[in-house]
Amino acid sequence: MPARKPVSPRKQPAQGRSRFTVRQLVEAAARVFEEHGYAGANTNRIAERAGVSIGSLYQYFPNKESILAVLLEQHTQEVANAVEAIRRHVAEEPHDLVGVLEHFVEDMVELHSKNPRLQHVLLDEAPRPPHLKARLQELEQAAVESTEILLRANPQVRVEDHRTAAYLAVQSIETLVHRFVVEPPDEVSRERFAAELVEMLVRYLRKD
Amino acid sequence: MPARKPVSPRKQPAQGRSRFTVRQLVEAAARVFEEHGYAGANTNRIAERAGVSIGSLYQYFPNKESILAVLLEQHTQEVANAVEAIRRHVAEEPHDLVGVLEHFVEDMVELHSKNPRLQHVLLDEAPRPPHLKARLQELEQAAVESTEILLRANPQVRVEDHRTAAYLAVQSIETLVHRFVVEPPDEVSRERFAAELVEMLVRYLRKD
Amino acid sequence: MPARKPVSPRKQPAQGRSRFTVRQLVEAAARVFEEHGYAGANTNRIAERAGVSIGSLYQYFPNKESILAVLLEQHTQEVANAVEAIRRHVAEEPHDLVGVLEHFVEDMVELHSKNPRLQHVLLDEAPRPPHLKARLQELEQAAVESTEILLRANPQVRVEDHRTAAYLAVQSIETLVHRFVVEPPDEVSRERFAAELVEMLVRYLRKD
Amino acid sequence: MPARKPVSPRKQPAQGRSRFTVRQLVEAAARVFEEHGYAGANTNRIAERAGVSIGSLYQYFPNKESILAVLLEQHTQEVANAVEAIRRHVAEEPHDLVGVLEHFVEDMVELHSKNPRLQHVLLDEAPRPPHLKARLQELEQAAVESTEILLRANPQVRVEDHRTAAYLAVQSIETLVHRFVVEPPDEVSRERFAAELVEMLVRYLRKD
DNA sequence: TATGAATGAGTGTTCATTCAT
DNA sequence: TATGAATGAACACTCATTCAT
Repeated sequence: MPARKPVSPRKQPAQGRSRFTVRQLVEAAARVFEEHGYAGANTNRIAERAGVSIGSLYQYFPNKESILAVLLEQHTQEVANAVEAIRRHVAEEPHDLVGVLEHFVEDMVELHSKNPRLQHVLLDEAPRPPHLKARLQELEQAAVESTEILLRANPQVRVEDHRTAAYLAVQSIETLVHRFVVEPPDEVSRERFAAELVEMLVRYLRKD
Repeated sequence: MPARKPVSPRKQPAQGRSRFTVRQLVEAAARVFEEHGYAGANTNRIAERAGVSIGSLYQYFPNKESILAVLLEQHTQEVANAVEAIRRHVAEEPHDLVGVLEHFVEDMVELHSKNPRLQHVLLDEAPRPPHLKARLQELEQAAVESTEILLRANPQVRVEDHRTAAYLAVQSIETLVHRFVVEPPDEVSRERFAAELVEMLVRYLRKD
Repeated sequence: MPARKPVSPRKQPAQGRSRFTVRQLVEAAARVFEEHGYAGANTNRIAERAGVSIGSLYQYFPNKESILAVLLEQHTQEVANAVEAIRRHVAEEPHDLVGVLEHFVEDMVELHSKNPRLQHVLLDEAPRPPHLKARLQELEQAAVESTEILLRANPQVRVEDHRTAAYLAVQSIETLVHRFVVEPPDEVSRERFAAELVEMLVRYLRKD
Repeated sequence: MPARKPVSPRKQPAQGRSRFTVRQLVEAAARVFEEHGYAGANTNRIAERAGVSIGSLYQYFPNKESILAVLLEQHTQEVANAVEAIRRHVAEEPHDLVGVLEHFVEDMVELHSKNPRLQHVLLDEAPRPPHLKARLQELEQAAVESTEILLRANPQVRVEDHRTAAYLAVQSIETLVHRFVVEPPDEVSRERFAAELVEMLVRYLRKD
């Protein structure tokens, strides 16, 4: 087995100037991946776009993947925040089935709307570093668990297999929102879409 | 704008021998894309895997993309078949809401189960040639239209905006099945998943 | 129409080191084209000959043609200088028919003597980039015009169609010198040749 | 030293069918070299254009160069005919200076007018096989010698160095005609050109 | 610490040529 | 004898990465 590629940044930029350079690089990488896709992006272009020499790029990132990893980490963090928000919402108002679903859908639409093309590159085109792949699965799992708790706490819920229902709900939200944002249909507005998705889930989960 | 890359195969193999070669190549390409992803796949590897010289590959395919295009075309054709089957089912039994949905989900699970990793590469990782992208969108549109007809024909349907509901149903089937197959959850069997997905859609669409 | 190939160098070498590299490459290219002809020359060979990696070659030249273009440009510049010298000579001493012709022939022999084989490759073997082809034709045209002025200004000139005579004179000088240099005859020295060519033109153009 | 490449056709096509195939191939080669230049021509294209399989091409020609050699040989033969015609003209009418020059110029214009682009490829772009290069030089030499005899036989000739004058005359005819045909000037007709060239040579060679 | 020149393994692609059918 | 499928050396060109300055 070959030596695993490092994916974490090379050194912690302590000083202000370096932090600025790193920010520039990450920002530039986002734009370049967005415009050219994973295959079309290359480190020289990223460095150039950042207004920084290629040498500097390699001061802070050990390789191409690690830059992508940073971007993916940012996305992962946002997902984590959304999942955590849901967890808290469930903990605080365990009976608010509709509210939680609305909240979740809203957060996900919000999240995915920012840079759809970049997210497509990050999540679909590029080979994801294993630890981030695992991390995302954990988050998904956490979302499923929160949803499960939500279902269990609600007497009007009709489904019996809470686990499977939670899985289906979470996946629906994630994949449908992702798809909606990447290939937006002609005649369906964002609000209509969100409302309809919630409606679908509620009718699926709840007794009438 | 640069000259578009050709994506159609180069010449029709006349003799039996060459038809075999082409089959070998396509087969090998599927395996290589599957194992290495889009970025990691290269023509030399494909030719080698096919047990054929690199020259032979280029006798039949003008470039790397065109091999992928053939694979994608095969997939597209299978999708087209499934969509056509649904169209016929709707035409013949317009009141069989549940049956149609079951049929559709079953077909899609069947379809996506064959080579999940390859399909991921084909549909997500690789840049899709525009004409196939368009083709797939047309098929999706056709599926939406069949579903719309189905909804319109059924008095027990509760949703009013048939178009949006049909869109949501089709997207749900497509993306959830795709996801289920690419990242199968630990505790949910294929049958459970299919049944639950149908259940979700039926409860969403139908009056109780 | 396919995207035109770029023929201008890729980037300006900033540091001394890279200016040296570029010089090495151009120098090596001249030698390789000279020795192997256009078809036999290849970029790897050029880079190797320059003692430079192939990557460095492509840092400064977008493709094979562009290296040749640089060499051709150098030649074109020298021709331009010669033509300009003639123009000035004519402007300053419009009556010096013999002097101008001698001057022109001398310059052309000088010019073509440097690297006959390379010039053959540059001017005859290789497909010339359109803008340089046009440039060379302009220069030829300019030479014809200067000669025309010269003829018009001289009462001893016997030819009546100045244009055609000028064309013939310029072409004679150019092609005969080129040929003389590429395939030097056994018994005719450079000086004899030059003198005899001038004699031919003078007798053609002037009354006795 | 590597084994010299054979340049003569592989086997004598004795039967009618083969002779036809060879003619087709040579004809096709002429067209392909003409259209694509030396670098752009390839054997597959030639075979295809001839309506013959690539295998058949190699039945009759050992390699790419040998096809070009046949074409060049045809051209050489035509030049040989012209030179021989001049030799005879000089032998029969040694005093007809102007007539011989007119005759020579006419023949050369005729000769070069047929396929200028092909001749450019044959004579300038492509690496000429040594024996044909030698052959052409011999022919040139023969033309120079005939001209020398012509000059020696004519009392009105003013030049003293017959050899050099003959060389210059022959080269003038050859190169100027070649150039005229490859890059025809806008305002000079073929007849004007021929007449003017003869005029130039006559005035150069003859006393007034 | 920043620069950017330099590297070279790797990849897509062509095309002269062979040889089994 | 004709075919055309197959071959693979050769070549143009890219891009992640290094390192002298």
